[in-house]
Amino acid sequence: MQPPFHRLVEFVPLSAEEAEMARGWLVDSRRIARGKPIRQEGEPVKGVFFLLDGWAGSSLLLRDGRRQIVKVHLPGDMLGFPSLALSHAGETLEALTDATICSFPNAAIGRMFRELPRLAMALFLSTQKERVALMQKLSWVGATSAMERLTAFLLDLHHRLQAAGLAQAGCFDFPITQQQLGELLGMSTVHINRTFKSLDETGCISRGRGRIEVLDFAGLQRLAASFPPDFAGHDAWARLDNSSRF
Amino acid sequence: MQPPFHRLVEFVPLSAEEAEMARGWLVDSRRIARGKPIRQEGEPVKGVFFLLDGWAGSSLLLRDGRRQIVKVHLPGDMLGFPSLALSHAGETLEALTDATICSFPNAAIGRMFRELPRLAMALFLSTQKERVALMQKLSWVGATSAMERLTAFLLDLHHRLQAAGLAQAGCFDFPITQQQLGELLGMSTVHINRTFKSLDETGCISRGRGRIEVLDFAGLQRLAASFPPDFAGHDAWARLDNSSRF
DNA sequence: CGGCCTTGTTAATATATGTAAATGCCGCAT
DNA sequence: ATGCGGCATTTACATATATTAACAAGGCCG
Repeated sequence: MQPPFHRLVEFVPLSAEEAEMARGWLVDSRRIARGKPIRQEGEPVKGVFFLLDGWAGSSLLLRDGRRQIVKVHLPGDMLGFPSLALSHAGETLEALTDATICSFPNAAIGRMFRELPRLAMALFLSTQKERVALMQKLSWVGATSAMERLTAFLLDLHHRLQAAGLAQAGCFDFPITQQQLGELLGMSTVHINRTFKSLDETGCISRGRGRIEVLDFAGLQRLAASFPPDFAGHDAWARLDNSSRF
Repeated sequence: MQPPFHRLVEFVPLSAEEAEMARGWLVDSRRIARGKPIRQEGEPVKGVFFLLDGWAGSSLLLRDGRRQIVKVHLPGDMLGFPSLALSHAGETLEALTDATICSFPNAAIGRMFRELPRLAMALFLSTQKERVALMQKLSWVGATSAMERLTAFLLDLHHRLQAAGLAQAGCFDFPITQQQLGELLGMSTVHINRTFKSLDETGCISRGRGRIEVLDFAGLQRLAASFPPDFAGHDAWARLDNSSRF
């Protein structure tokens, strides 16, 4: 099976040596059961993770016991990078479905920066893109209605699943509970339910046990009024590599 | 005057060569008047910026014309990194006060990755730390009350101003309007005003034209129930550099 | 088969926050 | 001094969303 490297090669194609090294990282994969933690907030940071299969979530604990899911990770995503700058993890990584991950120790990252600058830079750009995604999400959550948030999330999800080859004809698995969806979008489960139901009634989507089908794409996009434009930067590498003038 | 490099040397001390190069970047600084854009959303990405003096903001436009301020930048911050992965800027950079910045073209970043891996890594870690900050902010906005958001913002701001040497004895400049504060915290100006007033009445802080003084630190922290722990990782560099085992 | 647990659904009520509009304050330019 | 514009402050009112509770549907396990 082809490892899901689409997030890595998005910015720069891997050389033979780089591909070799990347494949080497995948040797010891680990299986995590749905709902189990991969790394808890506050634990020492020993490295990062690569999600080979399944869905995972990054979440933060609030003092009152609730938590906020900050990001849903799909196969091919790198997990835990933000905490690399901290002594103890600032986020909890958790398997949202049964998942398989492999680990990537601190030292390997240092080595990559020293020996494979092209790869380091691809990774760097990939994490910057994550930062953009985070900024966009912050802008929904802060300033839009429940319906917009939900539809924007579904559109984004579909987009990313498609990039990972996990959605066909607007149809994809949707294995998370409404409770988790509430923690992700910052609203109560009851209101998630109301909103989901009324979205269903618009006819734009249809839900079946653990799956979602998008029926009316344009309609969805109209509902997600604040869905951000996509300035995908597949040329980013070239811009940084060449000596373009400022 | 000493350039504000505290955000750069936080993770790794600069070698002579690196310090030399860093100083070279600062040659042509530009002055931006309060309220003026540094770079607008949608413009081509020619590089990043270094904020030498003043406050700046990163914001996203929503389709309905409102905007969400995603981050307030203080002297020493690097601006525009997230958009590096995009062809066109995904964020608007704007001077919140009169500010002075200098530019840092794409090519210089590429060169840095190839020639100064230590510096590249320090920068990388710094942007990961920003990502943590973004995640934390997302968790406030999504799941906490107006009072918590406001106090958490003030605490974080004070913390960062202190790191930049811009706050003494809990006293610091506060040059942004309540309108901007609302766009930052995702609430209406009226509610900002209400909340600010009632925070004032608790006696934890006192406001005077354009300045804020924190009177009761512990009280503030109690109000900001969700203020996250600080897992500052000044040892991050060492962890990545040495061959620590996973 | 029957119970238990998770998940989804719906209703009734409470409340935090938004919206609209008016007022006052202060600095600044004429 | 006068008026004007940006900003802070209030008031009154509207509403989206939270909270609590109860119940239904399905999966798992004895």
